[in-house]
Amino acid sequence: MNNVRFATSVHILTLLATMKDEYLSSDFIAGSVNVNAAVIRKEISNLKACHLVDSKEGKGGGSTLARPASKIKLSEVYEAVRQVHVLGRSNTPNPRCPVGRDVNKHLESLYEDTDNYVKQKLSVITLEEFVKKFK
Amino acid sequence: MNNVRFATSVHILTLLATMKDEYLSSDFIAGSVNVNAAVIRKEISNLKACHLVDSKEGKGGGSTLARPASKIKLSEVYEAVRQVHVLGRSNTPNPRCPVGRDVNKHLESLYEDTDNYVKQKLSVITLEEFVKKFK
DNA sequence: CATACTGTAATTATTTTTATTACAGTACAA
DNA sequence: TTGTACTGTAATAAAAATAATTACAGTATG
Repeated sequence: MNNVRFATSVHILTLLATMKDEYLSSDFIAGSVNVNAAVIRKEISNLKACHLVDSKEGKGGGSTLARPASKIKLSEVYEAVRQVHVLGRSNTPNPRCPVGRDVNKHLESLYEDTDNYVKQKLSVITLEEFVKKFK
Repeated sequence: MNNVRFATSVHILTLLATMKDEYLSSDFIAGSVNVNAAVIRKEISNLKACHLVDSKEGKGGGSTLARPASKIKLSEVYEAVRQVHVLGRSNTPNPRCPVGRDVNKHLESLYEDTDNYVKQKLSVITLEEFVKKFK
C-alpha cells in the first residue's frame, strides 16, 4: 500500500475527535492535512461508507465522528483504506511449472495471514488512545 | 507495498530451494515466474546484496541459495524487498495546526511498530517450511 | 435568495512500477 | 582462442497507481 490514505484518514479522524462537538468542513480539514479539499471529501466519503464518520450537507455542514473515539479501532481505519495485501501482489506465473502452478495459492494464504496479523495488532488500539498522544 | 517484489523473490527462492544442487539461469527462472529475465536478474542482484543468494557468471552460471532453506526466514525476504511501511506513507501536514504538527511523529511510531510486528510474524516461517507446501 | 457547504465526476499531472532492449563482461569447453 | 551461454547493469519506454485540480450540481441555513 504505497499511498497516503491511512495517514489521511487517521488525520481526519484525529481532527474530528479533537473537535468532536463541531462539524468540520472539508476546507478546514484540508488546511490541516495540507491537501486539496476534494481529496478530503473523497476520503470522507469512504469513511462514511465504513460508518466511521457522519456528515451534513449545506451551509454549516461538515463532518463528525459517527461514534465516540473510544469505540473506533485503528483496525477499522486500516480496513477502510486497504486496497492490497501487506506483502503486495502476486505474479501470473507459468502454470506448466510445478512451482509456478501452486505458488500463488501458498502466497495468498501467507498474504491473508499477514493481513490478519496487522488487523489484530491494530484492533487493540482505539482512536481515543491515538488522539491522547497529542496532549 | 503495491508491487510484486515479495512474490517474485519468494518464487525465485522457492525454485532455488527446490533445485538446490543446480545453478539456475535467469532465463529458466523467468520462464517459471513469467516475467522478463532482466527483472529476475535485478531481483537476484538484490537478494545477493542481502546474502540470500549466490550466483556464478559465465557459461553454466546461474544462481543458488546462499544457505540452506531451513536457515532462511521469510522476514529476511520481506526486509530484502520492503520499501515503504506496511501502513503506507505520510502527508506533509500543516505545522501551524496542532494536529498537523505532531501527527507524523505519532504515525511514524505506529508505522514502525506495525512493520516490526509483521517482521516478527514472518521470522518464524522458514523458506524450508514454505517450500514443503509444494509437495 | 445569497451563502457556505457537500458529493462527485472528469481531467490532468505525477510518481511508482514493470517491461524491454542492449551490450559489456565472465567462464567454460571444444 | 574462439564460440557459446551465461550474469550484471544501465537506459529507456510503457503501463499502472496515486494524487491534484477544476468544476459544478445539489443541499441546508439564515
